[in-house]
Amino acid sequence: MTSRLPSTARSLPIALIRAREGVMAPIREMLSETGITEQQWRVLRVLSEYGQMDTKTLADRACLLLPSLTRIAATLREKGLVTQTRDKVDRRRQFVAITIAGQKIIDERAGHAARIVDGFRDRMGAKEYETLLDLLARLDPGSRD
Amino acid sequence: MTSRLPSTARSLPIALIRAREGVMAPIREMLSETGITEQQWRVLRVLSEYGQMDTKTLADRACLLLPSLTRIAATLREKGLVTQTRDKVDRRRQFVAITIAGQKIIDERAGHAARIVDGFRDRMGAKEYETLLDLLARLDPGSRD
DNA sequence: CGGCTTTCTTTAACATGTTAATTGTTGCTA
DNA sequence: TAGCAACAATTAACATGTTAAAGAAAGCCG
Repeated sequence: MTSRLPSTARSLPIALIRAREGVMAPIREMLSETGITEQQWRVLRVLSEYGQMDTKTLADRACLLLPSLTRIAATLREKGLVTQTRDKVDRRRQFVAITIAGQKIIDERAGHAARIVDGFRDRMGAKEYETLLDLLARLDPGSRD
Repeated sequence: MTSRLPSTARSLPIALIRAREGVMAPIREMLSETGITEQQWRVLRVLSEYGQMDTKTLADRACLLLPSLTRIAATLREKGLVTQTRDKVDRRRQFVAITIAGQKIIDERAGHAARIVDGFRDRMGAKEYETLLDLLARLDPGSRD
């Protein structure tokens, strides 16, 4: 019945890419002043919010694959923004924590970032913004739909 | 008033990433049998839908940056799935067109891809699915909101 | 015509995405 | 306890994302 592919102009995957680009453009612009990338920002934000955690949990919360996180964590460590320590009980595991310098980057930019996000929500309307977040969550198998 | 950053668990950029991952996972699995990537599939789909076009238009419709498209088009040409021709009037421009072999890949998989997309729409509900597409479009500056 | 600007495309350099294979550890169990 | 499955993390290889710079061609304009 509905077995034809939708026009690419009405394709869900493409709509998700375009929406993400629209949202990230001003955030990336904000981050360009800091010398860190969007993904590095996400890692720092998660560490700032939840505190120290193991690599796997960090990857899940920052929405990164482990190979990417391996490289990103190494970069952040070289920049002095995070520390990495082995778990003494289970030496396979590793803990990552944000440093003072890393926290400083978050603190200095959180207000600006929040204003950007608020701008989207205000333009869209708070109610519809919440609707959007709920609908997006239903596409994420991780939120057990 | 609302000037704090939302928890990463309720962050719009992260919600968009997770949603995209949820949608793309089964599509990528489908594509793994074909030996082409998600982006290459998008390029072929656009060419199949609209016919031959110049590089810039193709990049816009397939949601790719020009440097990425340069590499992807070269790969697809080597695979014999597209052709590239110079515009004889304006020799800066280039036209890309899908080949028979490229069209064959689309034709063989369009049904499967459509069923995957339909699955999402049916689970979510047709009405809410349309709502989602509309809300996503409002985040895209290209759709002049 | 000659120089300047603009436009289309590519190249370069680095960061990340993606899958598969590898390494180092832990834990189970015969 | 030796052997093996399971697990955390990394490495490898290739594709793409992202920004800046470079090439090549067209258009403008004195």
